[in-house]
Amino acid sequence: MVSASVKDVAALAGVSVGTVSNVLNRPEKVSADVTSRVQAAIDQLGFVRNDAARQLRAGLSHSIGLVVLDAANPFFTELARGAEDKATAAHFTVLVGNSNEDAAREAAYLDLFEQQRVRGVLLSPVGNVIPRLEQLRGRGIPTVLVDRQTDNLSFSSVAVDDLTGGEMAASHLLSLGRRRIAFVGGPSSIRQVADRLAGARKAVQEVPGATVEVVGTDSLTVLSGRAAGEAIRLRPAAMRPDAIFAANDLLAMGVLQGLMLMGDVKVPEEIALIGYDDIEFAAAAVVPLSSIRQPSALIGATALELLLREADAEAGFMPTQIVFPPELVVRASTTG
Amino acid sequence: MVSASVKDVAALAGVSVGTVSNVLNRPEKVSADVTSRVQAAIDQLGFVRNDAARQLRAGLSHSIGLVVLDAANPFFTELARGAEDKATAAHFTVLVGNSNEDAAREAAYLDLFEQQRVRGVLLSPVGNVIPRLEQLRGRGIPTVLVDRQTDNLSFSSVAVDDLTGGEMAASHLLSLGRRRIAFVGGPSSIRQVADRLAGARKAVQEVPGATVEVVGTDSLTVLSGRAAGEAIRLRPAAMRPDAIFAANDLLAMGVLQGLMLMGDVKVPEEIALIGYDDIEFAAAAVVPLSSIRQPSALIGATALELLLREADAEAGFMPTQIVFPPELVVRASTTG
DNA sequence: CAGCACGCATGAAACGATTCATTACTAGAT
DNA sequence: ATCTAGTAATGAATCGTTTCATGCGTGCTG
Repeated sequence: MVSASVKDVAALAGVSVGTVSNVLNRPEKVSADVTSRVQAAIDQLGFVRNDAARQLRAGLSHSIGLVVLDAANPFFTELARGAEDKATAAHFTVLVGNSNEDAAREAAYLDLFEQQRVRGVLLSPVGNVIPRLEQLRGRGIPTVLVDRQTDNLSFSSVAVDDLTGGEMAASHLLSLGRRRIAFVGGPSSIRQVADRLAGARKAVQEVPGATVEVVGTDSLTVLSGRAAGEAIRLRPAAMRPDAIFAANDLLAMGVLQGLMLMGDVKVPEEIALIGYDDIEFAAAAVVPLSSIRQPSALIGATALELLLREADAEAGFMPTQIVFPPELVVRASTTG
Repeated sequence: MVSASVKDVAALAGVSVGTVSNVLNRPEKVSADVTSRVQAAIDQLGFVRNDAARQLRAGLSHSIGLVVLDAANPFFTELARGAEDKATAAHFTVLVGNSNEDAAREAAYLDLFEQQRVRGVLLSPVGNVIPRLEQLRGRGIPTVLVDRQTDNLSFSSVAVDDLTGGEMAASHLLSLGRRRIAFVGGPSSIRQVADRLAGARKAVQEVPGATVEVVGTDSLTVLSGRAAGEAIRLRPAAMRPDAIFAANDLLAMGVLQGLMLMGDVKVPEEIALIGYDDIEFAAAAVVPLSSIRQPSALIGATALELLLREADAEAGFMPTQIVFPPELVVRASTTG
């Protein structure tokens, strides 16, 4: 026998199993001497509650699942921290899954979470999962989308207005007199990428002579950014953009490395660069990075709150969309 | 009824529950037409296995717990990724807990993991948890220590030789002619911090006239680093060290920001700076950061492998200590 | 003193999947 | 016709906890 059960504790303390359970869950219902006898037995046997059994009985768990696009991205670690803090306060546990921008891994995590009977799911989606989420909801597992504005208003979501954010970034570049803007980012199936680009396009359309070129990437990582940056550096100078808007800060930092590798291209003199997220490292970059700040921890915390409220609601919960405003942070990479 | 059970499936398919279970777990034992009837019932009811029930019956889970010092530190995200990849391949799930360098949170996660009956624990310890780990082991839950060399040889561990790493960092600074070295790091209760400092001291002792000053920090974060950097910047120039060894890269990046805030202090001319971990952002810092590289993902993967082997061993498993060598990476922050 | 309420403790039932000893049936051998 | 071997399906027992209807005893009220 690896570990002791309530039955063992009950036997040793000379009481019934129901009483042991009462000591554990409703101490006020149990007399003092029985409580102490049971406690002694628990200590002596090293009894530890079996969560699986509790959960089976209870029917639902005290976990909520969180699927992020990239666990290495400080934006998401911050978001997760915000969610975890709120969860801990409510006696919940957060299970974090990393989809790595891969729809198959995302699906696998949703399956896992469903088998675990999580109380709800926080999701930063890749691709179109709405049908699956509707299915989950039908089975009693609500979802709150994070960092994404839904067009489907039947789901709650907490996001930053990426359209406006993209617009702010591009407007900033345009206000500096830059006209040939390159948008570095991808894959475009990721909503945040598409929205930020759309915002940029909107800003550019209002300025005659301004253009946007899209430089696609496979993922939103430093490595992808570096590749894109190098590609741009290797162009004849006349073919280079005079400003780059990267879909997030990881990409931007990679772009920075790619551009400056040989000291060829000067940022911001030749090319102004702005990122997105304002991660902690952005301020510490070779050339401190201008960026669009998102309240990451707050997004996580708010989403978790919404989720718990939705999970507790008996029925007919009103889905809520919360959108935080983005904020422009100007640093040396756009104003040398 | 929120979700269907095997019983419902069995009833609909007109077979016994045992048969449904067989379809799920030993398809080869079941005739083709029964299998298809059961499958149809599963699909129709949207049946999803209840993990809690399986686990209760099985006695042990398919999860392993991982507790890291700081989930926002890229070193640990990398380590976690390494562990997760290996775990996924072995059909295990990794539950990640963030102790935040806080012994109480660490203890809480260990309690949680024990209640979940995890198969084993990967731990980057804060403070002295050995007694607790021995208790866990007594209850069938093995632990592998990561990023830490144990003095207690009864536990397996995977680590980088921090003593040597510290020595390498300091030797590098000394070889550049620097003599007044400041070690920025803390709390010293964290083994990695203590070891890296001890290594630095060792190197310094061999060079006449060289000294080490310790500048303590509360945590190993960018913020703490910035505070330490500012404190040093605000000293009269003569009182400043001519080199700084930061206990990790986050601190080093903070120190860099703190020193350069007013453009006062030049790195590396006035103060050479080296960090530890070689996180992805180190190369992209204002002044690209020299550092001591650790194979983070490999550490995580190796630790997980060791853990699974230990968990499967019936008894009398030989604890193994694996130590990877650190590697010096020289960049502009020490050789302008 | 009957009747009642109250405080504590009891123990069987339930949660859902898995296992395994048992049964049912078929086909082939004698 | 009888026996054996083998395949397929069965269903009760099990894991550990919680819940809840029930029982027991004590003391209070009318």
